[in-house]
Amino acid sequence: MQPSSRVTIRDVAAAAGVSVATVSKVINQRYGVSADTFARVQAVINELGYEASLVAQSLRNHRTNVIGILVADLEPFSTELLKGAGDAIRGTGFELVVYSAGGRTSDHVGWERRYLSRLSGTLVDGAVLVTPTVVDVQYGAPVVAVDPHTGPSDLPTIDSDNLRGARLATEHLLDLGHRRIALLGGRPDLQSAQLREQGYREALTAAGVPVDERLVQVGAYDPEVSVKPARELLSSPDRPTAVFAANDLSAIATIEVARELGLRVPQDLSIVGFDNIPESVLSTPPLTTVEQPIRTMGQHAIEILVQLIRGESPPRTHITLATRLVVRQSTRAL
Amino acid sequence: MQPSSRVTIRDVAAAAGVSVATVSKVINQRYGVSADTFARVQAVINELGYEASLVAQSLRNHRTNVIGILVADLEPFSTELLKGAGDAIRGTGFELVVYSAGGRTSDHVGWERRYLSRLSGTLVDGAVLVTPTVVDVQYGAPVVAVDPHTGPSDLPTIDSDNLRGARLATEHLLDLGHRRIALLGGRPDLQSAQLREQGYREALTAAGVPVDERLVQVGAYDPEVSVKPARELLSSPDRPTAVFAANDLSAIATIEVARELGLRVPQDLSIVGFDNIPESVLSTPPLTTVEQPIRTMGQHAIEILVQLIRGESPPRTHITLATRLVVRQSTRAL
DNA sequence: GTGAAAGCGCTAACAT
DNA sequence: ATGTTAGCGCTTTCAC
Repeated sequence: MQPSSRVTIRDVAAAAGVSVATVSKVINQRYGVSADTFARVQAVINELGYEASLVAQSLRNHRTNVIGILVADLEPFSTELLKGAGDAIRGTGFELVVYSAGGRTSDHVGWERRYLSRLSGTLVDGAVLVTPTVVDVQYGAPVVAVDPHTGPSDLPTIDSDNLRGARLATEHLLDLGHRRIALLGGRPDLQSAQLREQGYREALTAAGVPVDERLVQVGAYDPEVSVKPARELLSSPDRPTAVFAANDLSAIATIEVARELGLRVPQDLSIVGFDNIPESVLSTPPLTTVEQPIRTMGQHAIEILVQLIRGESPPRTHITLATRLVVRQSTRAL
Repeated sequence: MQPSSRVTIRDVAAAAGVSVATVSKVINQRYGVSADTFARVQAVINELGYEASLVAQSLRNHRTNVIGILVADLEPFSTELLKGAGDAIRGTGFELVVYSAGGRTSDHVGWERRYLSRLSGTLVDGAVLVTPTVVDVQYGAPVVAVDPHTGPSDLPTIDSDNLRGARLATEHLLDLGHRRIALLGGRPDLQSAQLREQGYREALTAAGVPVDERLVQVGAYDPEVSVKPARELLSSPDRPTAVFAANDLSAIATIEVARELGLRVPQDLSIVGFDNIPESVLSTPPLTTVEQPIRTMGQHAIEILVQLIRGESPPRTHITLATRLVVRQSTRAL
């Protein structure tokens, strides 16, 4: 930062022999500049490689044309969502910035709040919160939540039909003759995890299978967290014959644990995941899972957010996308 | 943005009955504030949920404690690198922001330049450029490149031993008895791609195997781009018995193309990738590949950048990390 | 110990 | 058509 500090609008103005206001007009294509001056200023801009400071512009304008996405961590789910968001942003005139909390779950809530507050109204025109832990966001800028926290919230929200998805997964295992079906649950603070558990319970109950609470464990959507409960589940004397894992990452972790314990999937153990992340096709065996249209969720989130920012009222502010079962090779009849 | 705009420092000052200067001192823990006032202001800050605007602070301070990472797209390589960067940033006092060009390769160069210029000196204290297309960056803020563009550049750089890695991969195939070995090359503008091609050629030549130029194709590190050349390669009458793909993503794409054409991997075709991204373990069959310590690369990039920002001189500004062959099941003796 | 005022880079009224 | 001026939210001398 010592040498040749940024080129500012003043440098350009001085070099072109005009006032800063004129340079500003040129940059923003405003009327009131002669073709002559315009060309001269433009030339200087190119020569000096000047670019307006995003920060200064933001401060002045209160409009940045930047949308922020806050994710807890960069894993397959959020990355996939990011791709969808990237797709949707193209052509809108907005740009995308990602803030990652980097998986430090400790000061999660604080991080989200803080960032939202520091950014909104200045650096970003609006934000998408992915698996947020906050529900009561009340800032100037519009916010859309994806796969939100439990509890009442009037944030615009995108999620998928978790309840039905979980039922489909459990019913699939029941149809295959399984009765001892374990649940490796998700992050308990998220609505999606609760609904997936609820769907699991409902499907079992509907089939007249009592829920064995020892078979209900928490994997927190995290492969590392999942290893321990998976190992306990699978090394128990009356181990389950099937596992419904609340997301693909923990399902894949469970496959690995099974292999390590000498259990073959699907011969000795059936496993169903949730999400249908790209990795699920590539696992060995390829994973039976519940598809969530993750990219589409990211797209919708951006679309709604953009409408909100533009002051339009989106037709719907709570979108629940359909889930469906994708049968691959990690499940088999008992 | 209509209701209850941001809480500003002025609101806090008014509510606490002090001047903005005093509030600023409280926020920044400066001396010259009585314990009394400090407590009162702090209370108001909490009550109002005030957070200083990052933008305004940046504009004023020229120090943001934010590091930017610019990636061309969010795919496994960059995502993995991001994780390493996230690891390294913890405890440094810096925060991480990711800017993604979103895969639009058209205005790549422009995008990088523009962003770098708009951000540096204001929004970020420094930046990491991942697979950048620019070489001659000359802004105020320090910049570190990962897997850089070809051509001379005095940017601090992190890469891995691409030449040796490619030789290892090719020699592995030669050792297995393969002679018709194709190369599915990377992004020709990147040094890494050129070195991987060079390693491939050198290994063949050293083994006395002439290079068949029809077997040298471009996959651009991109699975979608790779499909066409892979299909051509594999459906040719004198098709290769092995393919060295310049990254795992195109190697996996090649596996899929092979399957589609009825070729079994590794029985009918051996495939080696490069990178060792997490997905490579999960592919069917698991991929033989050259490991690049991607996360470590991200870590080093951040470490060097942080030193640069702090005005220290890093002991080394060009780090090349070792690569090694990881043999899995996508290769077999001819 | 506290506040007034200047200024970071930029834009938008409002002169001229 | 161009320049002057005020001010976005904040920090930092420098008076008081």
